[in-house]
Parts: sequence; C-alpha cells; structure tokens
Amino acid sequence: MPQTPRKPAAHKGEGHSAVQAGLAAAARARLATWITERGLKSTRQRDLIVDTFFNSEGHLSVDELLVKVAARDPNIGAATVYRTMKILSEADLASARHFDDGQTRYEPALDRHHHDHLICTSCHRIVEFENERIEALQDEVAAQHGFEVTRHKLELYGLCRDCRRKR
Amino acid sequence: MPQTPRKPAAHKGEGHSAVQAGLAAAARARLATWITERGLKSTRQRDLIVDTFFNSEGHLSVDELLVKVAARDPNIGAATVYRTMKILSEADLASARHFDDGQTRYEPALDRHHHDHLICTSCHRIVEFENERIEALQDEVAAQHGFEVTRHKLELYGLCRDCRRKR
DNA sequence: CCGGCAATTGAGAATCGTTCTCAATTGTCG
DNA sequence: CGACAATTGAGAACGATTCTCAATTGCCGG
Repeated sequence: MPQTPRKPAAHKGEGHSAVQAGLAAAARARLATWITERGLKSTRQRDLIVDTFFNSEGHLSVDELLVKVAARDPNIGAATVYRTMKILSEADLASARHFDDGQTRYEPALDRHHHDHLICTSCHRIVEFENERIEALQDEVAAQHGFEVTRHKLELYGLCRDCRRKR
Repeated sequence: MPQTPRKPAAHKGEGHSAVQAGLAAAARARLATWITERGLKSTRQRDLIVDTFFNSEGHLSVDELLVKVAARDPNIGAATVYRTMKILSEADLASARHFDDGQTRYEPALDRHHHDHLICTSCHRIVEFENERIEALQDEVAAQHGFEVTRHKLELYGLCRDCRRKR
C-alpha cells in the first residue's frame, strides 16, 4: 500500500529544484557537524531519510515520509524515521507542527524564515505566509504580560479561493 | 491513582464565582436545547460532567476532568467524559485546544470572546489575551492569499516574568 | 402510568501515533 | 584491525482516544 498517502490533501508534490538539492546537501552537511559534535554516528539510513525529507515539499507526517523512504530502502523501520526526525528537530533542521489532525508533521527549517500557515478547511491546502507586523504586535502583547516570546504558532483556518467559488 | 494530575502546571484552581455559576447554568440550558433539537437524551452523567466542567477554570484535559467528575460520581467512565466533551465541542460550548503536550485540552467557550494564549515554557502557566489589531492583520493577510478565515489559533511560547527572574 | 425503543452508559477491547526494549549490526577512533 | 558505544529493526509497550456490546435508562405515544 505504499502509493496512497493517508490524507490526499495538497501538501504539494515532489519537486527537485536546484534550490532544494542545495538544501538537502546543506542539511546533510549541517547534520553531520551537529552529529559529530556530540559523538553520534552518521549512518546510511539517517542520510537516506534526511535526503528524502529535504527533497520533498510540504508538511510531511512521519508515515508519509516512511512511505517515501521505504520506496528507496524497504528495510528502514518506522522507529528509525521517528528517531531521525527527532534529531532533525533538535538540530533545528526541521520543525514539528501539530495541526488539528492528530499527527505530527515536519517541515524543513533550514535557513528559512519563521512563517505561519493558512489552512483550507475544505481541501486541506496549506499556504505559508509571514508578516512582520503581526510578529511585532505579538512581542508587544507578550511584553504587556511580562512574557518574552521565544517561538509562536499561528494558524488561520478557513476557505481558500477555489473552495469558496465551489459554493 | 485518581489524585495526581499528570502535569502539575498552573491551569489555575477551582473557582466558583457567581459568574461561573451562571455560566454553568446557561451552559446546561443551552446544551439541553441543543440535545433535544437533535433527538438526543439528557442524562444524569452528562449534566454532572457539564456542570463540573463549567465550574472549573483553565484548560482541562479529559483525564483532569475525569478526576473531578469521579470525585462526584466514581461510576462515570472515561468514555462518557470523552463523548460528552465531544458533544460540548460540537455544540460550541467548549473548544478543544492542542498545545504541545500531546493531549487535548478543553475550555469553556460560552459567550466568550475569541482569545489566544501565552504559554510559559518553564512553568507551563497559560495566560489568555486578545488583540483586535492582530486579528485585523490576520484577516488582511488571509485576504491577500484569497482566504476567508473562519477561525484561528495563535500561541506564543516563551518565559513568563517569574521564570525569567529565576535565571 | 406503562411500554417500547432508541439513545446512552461503562468496561474493556481496539486503534492510532509514538516511544521503548533488546539483540544484532555498524560507524568511529585509537 | 579491533573494541565499544551508537544505531538499527521488529515487535512490544504506551498514552490518548475511539469503538464495541450488553445492560441500562430517558422519552414519547398511548
């Protein structure tokens, strides 16, 4: 059953642009450093997973990623994918998102600006955006309550243009 | 093992102000309407759970709520609490939140303004706030991408004043 | 007030995503 | 080339949530 992603959704397609190839390489390099820094080992499976991850687009859940990885090497276990994604998170190379569908989704975080999400509740399309005026206001509000913000999460749920037309 | 909430956190205490007593009553009334409207039945257990929920403050997880409910009637099962909270959600009397700790937390949504959250990553205190300038900007950004926003979720994670002092 | 019947309940089994365990394997560093 | 710790894969274990099913219980019509 490898072919069928659980949520058809939109999460874009594959994509192998030059930019991405560069990202994947940069990511592997940075991961290598991060890994040896703390006496860990770099392995074939980890490289494969990282490579697959950075050559995909969108917001992948672990089992979506597992499917892609398994296509390249069917022996890689789910546990390894989980473990690798956790490492990528800790190394700030991927960031975990918890949308409202219960599973953790990861997205590449390499040299990317922080950004937020617009999510279509009908077709599940996810659009990214950033807006520094909103961020500024967030810091302001936080300061009013004595908080110092280190990260945030903003998700806007609604209908995208296409889905609105269809009604 | 009923006594020990999993996350000590801050989620405030009990609280039985007049306002809340009113809320609980109003909630039960509205739930009754909603329930009969669709041919469902109102039951002792449901009333108890709803009452307990609206007489608590903060953001309750199901098992925190179950503990409180069990104190009043030890025979009520977890499944019933889950089912009841789902009904409350559907009736727009409670709203579900997914913070980063893996479990669903509910908070009363009766006649409350929409609001967002500031979450201390050290002591887990949760502070609510609302800011219409941010909301306005959100709509603006969404419109730029052709979206019409129906709901949103904004969470700011960071250190609260107290926890910053302690460093 | 009484049935009848569908909605509800409680308990435990089942499920889902995720983490853990453990024996076998494999990088790394001397 | 080893030694030795890190890693892996498979399956068990886990925590949160949902489902199943027999027993119970509101509620509506008579």
